[in-house]
Amino acid sequence: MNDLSSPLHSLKVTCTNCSLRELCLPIGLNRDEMAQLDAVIRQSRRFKRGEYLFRTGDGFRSLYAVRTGYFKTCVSSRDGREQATGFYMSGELMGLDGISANTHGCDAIALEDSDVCELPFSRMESLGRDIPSLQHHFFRLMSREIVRDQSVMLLLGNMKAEERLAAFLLNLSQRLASRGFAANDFILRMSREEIGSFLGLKLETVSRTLSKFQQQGWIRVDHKHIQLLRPEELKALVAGCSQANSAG
Amino acid sequence: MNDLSSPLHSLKVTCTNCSLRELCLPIGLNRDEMAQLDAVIRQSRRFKRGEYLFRTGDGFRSLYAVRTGYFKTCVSSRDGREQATGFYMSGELMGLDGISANTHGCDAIALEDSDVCELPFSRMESLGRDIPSLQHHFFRLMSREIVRDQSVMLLLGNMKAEERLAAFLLNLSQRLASRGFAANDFILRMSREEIGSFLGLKLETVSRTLSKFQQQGWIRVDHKHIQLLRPEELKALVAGCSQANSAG
DNA sequence: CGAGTGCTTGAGATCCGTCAATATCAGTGG
DNA sequence: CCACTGATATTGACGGATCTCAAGCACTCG
Repeated sequence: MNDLSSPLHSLKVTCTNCSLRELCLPIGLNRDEMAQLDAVIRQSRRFKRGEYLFRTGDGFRSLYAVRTGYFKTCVSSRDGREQATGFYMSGELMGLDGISANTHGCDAIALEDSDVCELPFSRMESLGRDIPSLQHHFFRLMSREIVRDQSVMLLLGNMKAEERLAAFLLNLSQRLASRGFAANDFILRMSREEIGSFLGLKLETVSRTLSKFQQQGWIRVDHKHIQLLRPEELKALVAGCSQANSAG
Repeated sequence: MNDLSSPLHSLKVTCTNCSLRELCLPIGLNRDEMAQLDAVIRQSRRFKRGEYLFRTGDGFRSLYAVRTGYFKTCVSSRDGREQATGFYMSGELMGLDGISANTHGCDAIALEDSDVCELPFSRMESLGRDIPSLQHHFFRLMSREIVRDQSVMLLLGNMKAEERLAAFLLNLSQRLASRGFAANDFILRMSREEIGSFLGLKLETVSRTLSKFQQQGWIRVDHKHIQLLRPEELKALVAGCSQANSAG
């Protein structure tokens, strides 16, 4: 632990000192266990906006936790149709779909300049055997992804355009709030087209629906800058629908 | 192992002698490991058609593997809308969504008289620590569920009614075939309404689309009895769309 | 045999997608 | 700094896929 000799000491980001400790993998680990985790995790890799973290078909080696920035994941059909399957912000884990076939099942793309921690999966697996609470947390994270996916299915299968968009905005709001950002005033990191791809709508419908919300005085839209003026109205729209999470 | 003394001996179904060995949890375990697994798994519980295996909000204790019969899982919103999230047949695992919050996140309902093996999760978790290949297989199963969910999102977000139904029929066909049943001649276990709930369509649309397929000579529909006459035409419909699995 | 449930089919309504025109923004290079 | 270009967003008009409502049919089960 006392690697003060290294000049890089103060630059090295570890789970132990990461501000995402409470949102990310190390929940519930003690000092010693966290040190073991630190030893396994590869330090941040930077990605520029638009760069691929991994692509469908790439060999699966690692999971990736967002440290800063934003990513999207999407699956696409051969004829070019794309379905965004999630948006990921700090502390959220990507790549869980790759375990099953040892191959990534979707693309992961940086929505802005971002960096991630790489978690080599086989080492995480064996570490899980030594640290039961880590293993359990891992299962919980995978299960949470499944729960999230179920609520996206409810959204795509049952909800109308307005309900989908309201659910989407509220979900972003809640996740930003839990990271200490303003809940009702934020910048969208994705285009209208990407929102539409996630919500099963065309970009024109997304745009129109945002305008409609604005006309009703529920939100303020200034390009990617969104303010929720009457979040309770949005909540009323999705009331009854178990809210759909974008990620985490 | 030699409990021949027990009169129940010949009735007791274990993983070791289960015909689903190759589809279910024990893939890749040796004799000894399988015996340990057998010791943890609770024997079949029977469910009548329409009975709940678990409900949203029930405390999470166990996962359940279908032994015989069929189940569906569904999430529902407070205002009554229901989204079927999957159909499960023999060897497939239900309840993975419950791990994250220690509470089941959906309902699981028998589509006909069925029985399941109960896998107490905390014992599975510790067994996984002793048997790395079991732990790994568990991760793979959870990941497979995530991959499946992603393809359902693609289906719900991007595909038209005909494509959805074609993908659904082909998926059923393939899963039945891998269980040794006829691929092109089978009985639907679910109602039109349940199919619609899964595919994000109304039952009338499901019915109309089946009729259309029949008129084109691609399938034969006799109530719940379905024959695929020209599966290649159905495949052409979903060509380009990575096929969406119902479960497994 | 009768009631009830599930299924099929039709007609009209609605929501959203498509196409198109215009506006605005971000990045580049003069 | 400004003009230019391509990407992104807004808005309108129209059309089409699916939903809604409704009627009738066909099984199932007591």
